[in-house]
Amino acid sequence: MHAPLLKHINQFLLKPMDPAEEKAVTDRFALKAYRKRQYLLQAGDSSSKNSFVVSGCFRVYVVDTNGKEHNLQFAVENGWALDMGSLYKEEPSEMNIEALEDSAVLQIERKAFYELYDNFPVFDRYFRILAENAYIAAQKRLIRSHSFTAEERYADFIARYPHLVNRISDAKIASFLGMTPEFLSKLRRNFGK
Amino acid sequence: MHAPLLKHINQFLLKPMDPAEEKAVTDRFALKAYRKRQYLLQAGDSSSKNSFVVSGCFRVYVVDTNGKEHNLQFAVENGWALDMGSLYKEEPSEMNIEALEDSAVLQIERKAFYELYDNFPVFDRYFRILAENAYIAAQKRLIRSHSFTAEERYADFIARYPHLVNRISDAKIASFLGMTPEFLSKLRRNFGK
DNA sequence: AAAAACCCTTGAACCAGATTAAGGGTTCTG
DNA sequence: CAGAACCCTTAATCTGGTTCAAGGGTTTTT
Repeated sequence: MHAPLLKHINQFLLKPMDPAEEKAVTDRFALKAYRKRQYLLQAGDSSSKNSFVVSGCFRVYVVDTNGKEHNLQFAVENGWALDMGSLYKEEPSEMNIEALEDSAVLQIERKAFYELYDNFPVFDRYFRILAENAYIAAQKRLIRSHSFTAEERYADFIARYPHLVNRISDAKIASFLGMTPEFLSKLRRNFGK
Repeated sequence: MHAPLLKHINQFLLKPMDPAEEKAVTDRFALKAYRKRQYLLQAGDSSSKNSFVVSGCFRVYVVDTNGKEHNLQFAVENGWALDMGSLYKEEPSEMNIEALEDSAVLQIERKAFYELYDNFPVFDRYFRILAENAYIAAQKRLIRSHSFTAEERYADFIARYPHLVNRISDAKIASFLGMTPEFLSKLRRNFGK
């Protein structure tokens, strides 16, 4: 049941986890199901969970002061769905996390999560590498948002995430890319499919 | 000489470093000076250094396919100046890092940097927390760039980095915020100073 | 002390992308 | 199987921000 998570962690480590470390994981992560449209986290609540997606798909989004939604991230199989700021800082979340499909996650509570860090240095290593990769990706996304046109960002999205293009609605992709759905529709008309 | 770095690391740890860990740092980080306008890293070179800024100021920027510069980050006292992607992935850097003032940094080579990780778990912890904070900040910046107007982004910058406003030229701040210097000038005319 | 290099400003013309509004198709759900 | 809830498209209008071009001030270098 925990195989995908163990595998994912080991892929980022030079030396795979030993049995005690793997047990620490399997003891603390529990499988939980979410139905399509169900919320894993709602803005205002304090996020005390970290969730590894086993199957399905979530979107992470914020609502701005004009009531507009902005999709920050899509989390699919073998990705993490969380509001990192809220999980670590123990503040009410500004983000919403909604299941876009029926989904299954392996979930851990903040307290148990801190136990992992305090007893097994290997998790500092794994989550360091993950956070570094996430930061590098976020930097690149910011560069694209400052230097690419809407059309270039859409073409880049298709090239980068071909498996998401037919899985997530265009309106949600438009929001992720920082443009209106109407404008994305116009782009699609001009640039074949 | 290494005091600011040791202090910075300890501030992010629950338990301060022990003498062996502190020695591991002081043995591996060397002080290096940069003159104003000197480059710490140029795009195309492979970045093999990580630099902790002791005094002075750097900008991290990329040049897009139209030849336009985009400032990604300013690194001042007690901050890090590096291209994380290039340092870890050992690929030629896409980023430039230029001293905006005469500056001093504590610098470590990639090889010695990996020795820290391999011998002292505390550095996985410290850089995990750093990377997580950087990622959280990058996410928030992306949200602002999608939901704020240019004027709101400038007001937010002043509130967030008052110490940088009179230290860095407006043209460089405009690039950091994703707008032209002409437009920032227009904003400043309307919104007092 | 002149030359060179920045740096900020102003204004006119322009444009990428937003807004508003409307219509039609498809897929959920009770 | 009917209504509700999405989802995508099209077109007209509008606007925040860019581009281009020019001028003047201040700092740095020689």
